[in-house]
Amino acid sequence: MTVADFQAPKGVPEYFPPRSAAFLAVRDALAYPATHAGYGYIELPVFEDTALFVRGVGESTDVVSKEMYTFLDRGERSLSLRPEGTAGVMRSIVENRMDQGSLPVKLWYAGPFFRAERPQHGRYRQLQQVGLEAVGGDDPALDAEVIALADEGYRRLGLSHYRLDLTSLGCAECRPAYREELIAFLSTCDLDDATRARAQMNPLRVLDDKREQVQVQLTNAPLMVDRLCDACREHYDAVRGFLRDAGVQWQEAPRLVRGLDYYTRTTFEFTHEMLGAQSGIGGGGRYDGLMESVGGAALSGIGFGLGTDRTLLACEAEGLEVGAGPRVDAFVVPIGEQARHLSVRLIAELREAGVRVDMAYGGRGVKGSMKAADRSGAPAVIIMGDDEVASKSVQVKDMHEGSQRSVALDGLVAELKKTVTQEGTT
RNA sequence: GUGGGUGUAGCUCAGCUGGUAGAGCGCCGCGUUGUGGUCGCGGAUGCCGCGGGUUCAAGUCCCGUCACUCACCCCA
Repeated sequence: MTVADFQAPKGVPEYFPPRSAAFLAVRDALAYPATHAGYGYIELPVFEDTALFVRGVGESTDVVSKEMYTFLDRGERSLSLRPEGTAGVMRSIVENRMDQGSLPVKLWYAGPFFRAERPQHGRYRQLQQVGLEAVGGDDPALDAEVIALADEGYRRLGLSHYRLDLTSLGCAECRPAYREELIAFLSTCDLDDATRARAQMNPLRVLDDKREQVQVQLTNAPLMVDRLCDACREHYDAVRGFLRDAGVQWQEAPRLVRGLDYYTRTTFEFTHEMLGAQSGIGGGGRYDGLMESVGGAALSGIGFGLGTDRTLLACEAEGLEVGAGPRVDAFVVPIGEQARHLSVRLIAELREAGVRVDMAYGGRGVKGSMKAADRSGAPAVIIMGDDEVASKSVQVKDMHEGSQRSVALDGLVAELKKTVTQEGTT
């Protein structure tokens, strides 16, 4: 193996053909439901004022306290690569007065996020997410919509080995008292130092500790869902009712916790059973105090972030051929200089007409060109030599059948275009 | 960040207790004229991850390092 001078930064995945086609297909499938439910696209900065994440996501979260890529720019401003999407969306809504229009504000986004974690299969320092936010509404039907849209994205890809965990984390009314109760309970448990410290900082987090020796002690731990205030209880019941209406299956997960501080009430997570420890393929929830905490109006919101990388891994684990298929509809094989000039003209016309087409470059000879044509996956190959140039026609070869026929140059574009649109509708 | 595993051709991997590298797939060429896939024949390709150590001799043993990977943690 030749030793390269450079490597991609640690923990950063790269997608190139043919797998990149699957990556794009996953991203598009996850975004599709949002684009068909009234969500508008928002393109956000990849880095923001560090304080936005500290305040929005929460100072005590691991994501902010030890996983952010933070740096000073030339004006000595502290900036951070975004570790998640919601805080940036809130900032943009406030800054651009989107909350002054009709509510809820519905936005979706896609792109890279950054967390300085130890890389693992499915855990990357640059991770790709598709997310959406619905801000300015606390209708429980909106909670159900958001969850249903995530579920629909996974189903569009054909995934089946995943599940949805759902719970309610309460609100500013009922959570503080529960939190105290939980802290008191945890102080009676036999925990190691690190866990003890976590119990003080973020007691909820201890609930989903994976270690058995911890879990056995938590059997009788108090649960938030049993301590919800009336308003939260009603909201949660309503959400579940609408989820049933939407036909979404879920599992009650009273110990579900999320790593970001802003979540309130409805909280959910999608996990895939074939991904090992990095099983979370998406998650989200309601965040009722977030916008206010970044300086906006007291509008509540709900949203999700779906992991594009992990969803791709999940598709692969299930053996789904996502985004497969030929990259072009036709491939042109010119023989001779005259034909090469005509071919360049022809592919321009074909592409203009919406036909995906490539041609043989480099003058490798007919055999080599046909081989390239085969590898392109194109179902149709257009062969053009001196004879065809003279008769203003081409040979069109059906690569599946192996059959070949002569087609007049005049009607070629129209004919291929027809084939392509037919395939597109089936 | 903590602990374990792995690192040999483009890919997947073999290489027993140390004796200066192999397979399959892929790639390139040939099988006569302007035709791919299948088949047959032929061919190229390795700082054996990197650095050090032990040894007459290291892909093989030891140390370090980097990368990947599994679990914890965290989360998408």
